[in-house]
Amino acid sequence: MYQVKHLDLSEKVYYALKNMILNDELKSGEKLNQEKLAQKLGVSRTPLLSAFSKLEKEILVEIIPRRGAFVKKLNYEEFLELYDIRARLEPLGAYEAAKHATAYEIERLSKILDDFKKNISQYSSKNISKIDYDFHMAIMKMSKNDLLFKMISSYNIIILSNLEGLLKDPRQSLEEHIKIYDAIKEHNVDLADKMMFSHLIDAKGRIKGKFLKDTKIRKG
Amino acid sequence: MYQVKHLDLSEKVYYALKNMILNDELKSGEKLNQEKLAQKLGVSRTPLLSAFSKLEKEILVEIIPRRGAFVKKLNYEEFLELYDIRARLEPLGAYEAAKHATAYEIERLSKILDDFKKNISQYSSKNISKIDYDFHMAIMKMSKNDLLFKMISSYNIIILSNLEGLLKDPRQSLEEHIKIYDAIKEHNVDLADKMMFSHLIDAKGRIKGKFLKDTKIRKG
DNA sequence: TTAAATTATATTGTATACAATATCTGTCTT
DNA sequence: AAGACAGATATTGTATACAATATAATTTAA
Repeated sequence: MYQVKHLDLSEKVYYALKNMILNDELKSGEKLNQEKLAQKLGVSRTPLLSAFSKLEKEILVEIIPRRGAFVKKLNYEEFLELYDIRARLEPLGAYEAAKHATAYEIERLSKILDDFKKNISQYSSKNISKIDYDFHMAIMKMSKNDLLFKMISSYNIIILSNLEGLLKDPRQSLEEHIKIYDAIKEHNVDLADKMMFSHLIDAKGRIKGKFLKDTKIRKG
Repeated sequence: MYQVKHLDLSEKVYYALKNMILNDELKSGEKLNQEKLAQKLGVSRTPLLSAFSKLEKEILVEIIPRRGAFVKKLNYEEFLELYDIRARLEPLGAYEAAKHATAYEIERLSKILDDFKKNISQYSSKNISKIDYDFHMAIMKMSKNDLLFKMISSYNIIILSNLEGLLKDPRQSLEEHIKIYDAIKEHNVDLADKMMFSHLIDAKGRIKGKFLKDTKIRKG
């Protein structure tokens, strides 16, 4: 049987807050009042503090001593920074995945790809986002570089990237995913590296384009 | 005047523990007894908990619910993983630094380089480590990618890399640093990227070599 | 004597209490 | 009427108290 890791309250609170922030239930800049939040979550203030500390490390929360904790979300400039980081780290993951992937892992990855194909017709942005996340995370896991996996998870790199809605035509995204998959399947490390890089750099370009358009509209 | 950020106790405790871990005053695997540590640091257990949570995010501490917090240090495999990550992230920093560096920043970087030169004759491993750290961190700061800077700081990537003593001949290290510096000075982004990469990949190779030698000795 | 079971002790996780500081509200001064 | 000040209130940060669980010590059974 599978042993479920026992979570203490502060861990549960941490996940609850994280979800509330990522789902925009807690807005950017919003103050996290300890008493009210504790009441809402049905806990004391103590486990909140540990959760705040964790979230601060993830840059989802900013703590100003004696003033309080505030929700912190990325602005466009930081988004671009995140993509630059992503475009460096994930190709490493793809490279290592291509190197170490087992037949079973490749099979599992192809299942995620099939899922993508199925959902593409329905054009469900939510589903596609989730499947995109699964695909990328599966590869990071396959890299066997646990530090890399932890880093990408901890900084919510992929979640945050997908947060602003689906930016790419799912059809194009799928095509690129297939290329990455094929490279991993063939254990072609450099190709996997390269394909992942262009997949992400292209995504960054789109964000940049979107940003420029938005500011133009705002100005004009 | 320079406004010093007000630190609360949990922040101070965090830095104290971090130093103790990095200076090997707290050994790998060692249990962090809350009562004893609190007594030693002259605080209550409360600020310790937040510090533990932060350190857990930095992978310097492992928390097992109901069992306690333990010092966690990287093993050789994880060291290599760290270097792979470093060899991806720092070239991005060098690239961006070459792009955005101001005359003042370049001047400051050259001062660090001079420091290196001065200390090289004395062959003081401790000093060289510190200056190496300063050099790399200055470049990461110059990249203007705050997320990158935070990530590298938070995961103690450069500190941990230098922890096992000086691996490279300082003369070679200096030469490589000069090449990186020159590329940044000339705003040659691709060269800066490339030079940083080879600087780090070479370092990784040395660690690998050292590891293989060590295991051979252990076995034979 | 060794292993299992039981009791005792220590340690953790959480809630609460209290002190220090920040924020808010209303009054006073110019 | 706008800004400065003083007192009141709210909120934070830290210490302590208490309950739940894990670890250690002791006893009991094979």
